[in-house]
Amino acid sequence: MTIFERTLEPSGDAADDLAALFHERGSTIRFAPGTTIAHQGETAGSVYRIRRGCVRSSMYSSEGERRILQFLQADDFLGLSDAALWLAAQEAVDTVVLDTLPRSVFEARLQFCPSLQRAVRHALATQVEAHASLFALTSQTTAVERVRLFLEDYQSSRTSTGFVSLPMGRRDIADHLGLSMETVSRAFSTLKAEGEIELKGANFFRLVQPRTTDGGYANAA
Amino acid sequence: MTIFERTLEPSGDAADDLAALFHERGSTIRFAPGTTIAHQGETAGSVYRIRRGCVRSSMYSSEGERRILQFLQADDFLGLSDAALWLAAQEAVDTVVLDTLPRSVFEARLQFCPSLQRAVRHALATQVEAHASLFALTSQTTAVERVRLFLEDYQSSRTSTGFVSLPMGRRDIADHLGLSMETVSRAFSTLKAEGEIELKGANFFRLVQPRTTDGGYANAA
DNA sequence: CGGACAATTGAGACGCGTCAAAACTCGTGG
DNA sequence: CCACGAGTTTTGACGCGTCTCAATTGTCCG
Repeated sequence: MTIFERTLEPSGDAADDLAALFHERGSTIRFAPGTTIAHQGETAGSVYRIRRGCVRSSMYSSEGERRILQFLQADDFLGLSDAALWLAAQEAVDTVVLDTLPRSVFEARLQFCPSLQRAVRHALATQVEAHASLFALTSQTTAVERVRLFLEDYQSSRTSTGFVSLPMGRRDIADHLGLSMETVSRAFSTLKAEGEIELKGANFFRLVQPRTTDGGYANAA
Repeated sequence: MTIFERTLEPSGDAADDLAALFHERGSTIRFAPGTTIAHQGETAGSVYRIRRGCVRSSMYSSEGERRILQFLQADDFLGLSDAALWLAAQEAVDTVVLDTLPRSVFEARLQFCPSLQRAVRHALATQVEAHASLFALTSQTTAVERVRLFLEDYQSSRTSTGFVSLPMGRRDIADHLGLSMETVSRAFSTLKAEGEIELKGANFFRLVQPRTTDGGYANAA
């Protein structure tokens, strides 16, 4: 079962306009694995576009517990909300290369460019959908099922044949799915033992079933 | 502990413009308790603004399991995403009165009204924040803690002194928090026994602690 | 080859889900 | 006014899945 059917069309040209703005006015920064791109609660002074690598959006509680809201990849954006502060910390999972733009430049351009506004609306709606997908995933399913759905969803969002790279560690996956690291590890072992996935080391996987065709959170009437 | 600090300022005038559009061009509809305003997966042909009552956004899995993403109240909007289909079903918890607007009218006006665009962006960002809040809530906390945080969050979002009305049932709360109905009921009993809440019937509550002042998911640096 | 860190595996305890029954609420009708 | 019945809420008992703590194995890099 997949998480649920997508409701959003890919918005071609509008996203291109957004990308073009970064290309035209942005500068490039590089972050080492494990470093923080933006701190939770900090003033959001920049907007980012991912060129390379994997970024995790983490929310930390006052007790230090962490919840990972999403894993972002190339062509995803950071900071398109109109919130003054970062809702979540943005952290580099592996080596990350970003285009960055001062917030002021971004907001100024946004005022007079309807296609940019469409792109921002679409990007925010996409984020809402991603969160909904995570809710579906972390609802009433068992641990093994959660991991399996996560891997399916992850694979489908990365254009890749054969083995798929998992740049994040087990702990990251655990904090994403609301499980303990050990339970995630056990789930990987179970899926491997049952022949549902193949592993190459701990960070490359492949689903043996090309696609399970039933439809999770169905949108069909 | 509260869920986390808000990052969004209330956006006064922009939201007013949105409300004004509904007032000017919209019509009013009424829904009886338990009825469905919009079906999941259906084409989203209208935009709504809540005038009165409580609406739940429910996602149904293909197995019929339900997850409630949020409870919406007066002055909240439905359908501002650019998605072609409803991501979740919108259902009336109690008697609900809505302003409604054809999607086409809304989109046309949006093209040429920057303040509307700001309002839409803000509303979507608010939704992202609400989802993040729910993630924080459903992470690693125990069942009693989840319910307590839910009640705190719920009370703080409703302007009300004394007892607060809970229009939704235990099952609704359970499907919102990812718990069983029985566990939610037990949590209510525990909180009552420990003197943390007072109950008037099953649908009115009051937190006895005026405010626990530590800050959950803190945004402070 | 050796050391640090990540991942795996094991054993035990606790919390939540499930099934089941009792208590409560509220509207209806005698 | 009181009795009745349907639906909701509460409480109980039990089994199972996941968390916790702990030890072992595996992996990458110096």
